[in-house]
Amino acid sequence: MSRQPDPNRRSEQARQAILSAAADLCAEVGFAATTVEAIAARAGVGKQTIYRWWPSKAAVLLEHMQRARETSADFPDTGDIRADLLAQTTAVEALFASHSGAIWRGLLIAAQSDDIAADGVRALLEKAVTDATKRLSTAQVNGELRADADLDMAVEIIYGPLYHHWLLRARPVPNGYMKEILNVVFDGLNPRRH
Amino acid sequence: MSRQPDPNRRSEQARQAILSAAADLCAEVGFAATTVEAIAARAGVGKQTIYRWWPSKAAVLLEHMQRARETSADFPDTGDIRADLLAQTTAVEALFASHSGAIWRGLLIAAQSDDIAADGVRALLEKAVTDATKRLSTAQVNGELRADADLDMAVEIIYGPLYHHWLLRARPVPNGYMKEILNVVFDGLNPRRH
Amino acid sequence: MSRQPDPNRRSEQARQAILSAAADLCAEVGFAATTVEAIAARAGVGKQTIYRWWPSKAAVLLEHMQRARETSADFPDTGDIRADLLAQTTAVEALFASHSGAIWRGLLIAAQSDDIAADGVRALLEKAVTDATKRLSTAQVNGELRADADLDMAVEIIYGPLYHHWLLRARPVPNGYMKEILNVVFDGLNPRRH
Amino acid sequence: MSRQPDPNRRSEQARQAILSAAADLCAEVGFAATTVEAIAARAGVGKQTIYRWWPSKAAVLLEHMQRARETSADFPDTGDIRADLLAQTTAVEALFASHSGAIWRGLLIAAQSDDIAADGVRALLEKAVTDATKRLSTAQVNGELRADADLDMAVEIIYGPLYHHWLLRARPVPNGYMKEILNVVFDGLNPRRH
DNA sequence: TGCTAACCGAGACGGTACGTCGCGTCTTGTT
DNA sequence: AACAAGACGCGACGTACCGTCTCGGTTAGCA
Repeated sequence: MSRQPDPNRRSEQARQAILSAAADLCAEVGFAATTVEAIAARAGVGKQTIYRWWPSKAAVLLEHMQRARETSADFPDTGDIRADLLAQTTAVEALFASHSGAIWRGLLIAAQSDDIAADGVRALLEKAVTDATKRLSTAQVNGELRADADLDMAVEIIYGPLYHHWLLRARPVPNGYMKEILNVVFDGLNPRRH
Repeated sequence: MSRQPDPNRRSEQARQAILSAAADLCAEVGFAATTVEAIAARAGVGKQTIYRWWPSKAAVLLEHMQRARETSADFPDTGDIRADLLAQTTAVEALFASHSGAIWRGLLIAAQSDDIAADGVRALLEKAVTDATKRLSTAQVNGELRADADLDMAVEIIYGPLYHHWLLRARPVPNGYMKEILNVVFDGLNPRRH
Repeated sequence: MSRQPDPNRRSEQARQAILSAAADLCAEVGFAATTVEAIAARAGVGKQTIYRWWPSKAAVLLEHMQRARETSADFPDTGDIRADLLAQTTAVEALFASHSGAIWRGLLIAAQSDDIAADGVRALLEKAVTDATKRLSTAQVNGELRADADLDMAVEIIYGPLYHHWLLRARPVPNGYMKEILNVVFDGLNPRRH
Repeated sequence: MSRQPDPNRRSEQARQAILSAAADLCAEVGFAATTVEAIAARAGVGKQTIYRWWPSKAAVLLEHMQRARETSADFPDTGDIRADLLAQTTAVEALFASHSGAIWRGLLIAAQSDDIAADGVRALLEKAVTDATKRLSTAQVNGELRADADLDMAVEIIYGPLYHHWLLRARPVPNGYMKEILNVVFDGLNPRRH
């Protein structure tokens, strides 16, 4: 039976140093080379201090990601769903291109083999999906979307291409990418009727 | 100066044993636990025989994937683009659910930190994108698609959601998923005009 | 720049287990089969723990030998040089026949290709030579030896035959061997004058 | 059941190349680094050609040593045993300092763990001992040696110091070393009576 | 003179051990 | 008691040689 550490005695300094070191390393040398040993060395911290508070390196990066997420704004609601989606996805694009992008990429990888990472990633992802779904729901009520649209699926149609491009094809997202995607998503690929 | 071995003297038996062992292990214990050591043991082969012909375990699995790909049929062309896309994406769904799905998942992960894997994955992915783009191009010429549609982007709109669902949200793809996605992709999310 | 570990944090338990395992293995399966891997397995220790403190298996066995040497008594000095030499060489005979003999044999081998082993073996050998030389020097002063005898050479005449017999000819040392050798060494091979 | 190769079809060229390569390597990089692969590469020969005719690298070097031995002169017999021993041991000193010395050193090592090498070394060693014993026997009959001297032991007293110095203490044998040794061996360490 | 069996070079093969890296745990003072 | 430091048992890494095996290509002897 493992001992639970006392959060009150926790060193905030060490916590910050670890989170920063992990994030910096992930951005500089990539997720695979961001080992617990390297984080500890860079943070000037004992390995035990990491393992005491986080179950794995993915958990550290996850906390970093969650904090970044918390500070980010809510899903915008100007009344214009396409404008709001464009604003939101543009923010996501910016995140992908930033240091946090490297971390998020690492977490998505870790989630494939690490259950804890998978849970955290799922939570973040579901939160994002839920936020988007809510906004889409409002739009649907307002008649901006087809009434029979499956909104969870709609979210995947909107964000799927972006992930496909950035994560799988490993390409920088070009300017106007999401604008174009949203055009298709809303207007469809069918030839316009006139 | 490193020597590369003579492919003529290569043992086809060992090759097959290695590819099979790697694929089986990946399906049974996952990509992370599919170590070169385990592959060698399972294939009844020396580790050196693996390293002689492949630079990493990802390269082994990549070859397995490439072979699977080669044997798969071309993109269908019945003249009905939506039916063809549905057939093709259904085949992809089946692949994702099969043993090859576990391997492909592992390769997509490996590609994030292993340049060789990244090159191989890119090649497979670009091949798939090109095939789809060609079929879409025919459809576009035939007036089945908007003339101004960016086809590379269209491919991402079609496959992106599937990957988002299967890989990132780690959910089994439900029946009719791609049918629904294709409905949106072609008809758009906008309310229908009567 | 390589880091050397902190001896204060060293596990005495692991140290003893390694030294014992190495000695036992050397006695049981011989020096060649006494691999670092086998020592680690037998000692219930990680290979790294061996490599952390010793540069090679020879160094481990060397330490074992040095410890055995430290606990052994000094060169005897009863005033009778021939009796003292007989006592000392008899002790060496016993060592050769014991487990330590197998280890010492292995070290003499290793010293031929491993510089670290060579240094250690040299040190042990020179210590033994020096001890013997000192005792012989006393005897020389007391008139028990020719005044012009080269004592370092005398030591080799005394111990050389023993090593020749045991190590090179690989024969068990028969009873009374050294007594006979000492007879010749002191009285010479020349016919006795009456 | 293993096939015996036909000695008539043996390539003398390969034989010589292997023997030379092995000897050169042993002299240049030492016995430990003289691997079968290195010998084969240097001799421009397949590994199988070595294994077909010799059971191990030690056997190759043994053959080299045996050939060197055959060409060497017999034990000299001028009627003066001390002069003859000095001549013979001087020749041995020269051998130790030559390339053959490195090989012989390697064989003495190999003999400790390789039964085939041990047999070969034993044979060479016993041959040398027998030769020396015979010469000593003649001297004993002639009254040059004490009648009760054990001649096998006498051989070890003569050669033991030389091996101790060269092999174990790994020191070059200084000029006049054996002359001095022989003085002690014949005259003894006892103070001279006057 | 053409056949065929054996040796040849080359080097791939199944293995064993190497020495290193990072894991996650445990231990030792310090603060 | 949490901390930094880092030693520990462990498992996999990628490499070096081992001794065996399989390939063509020469190279004898026998037909």
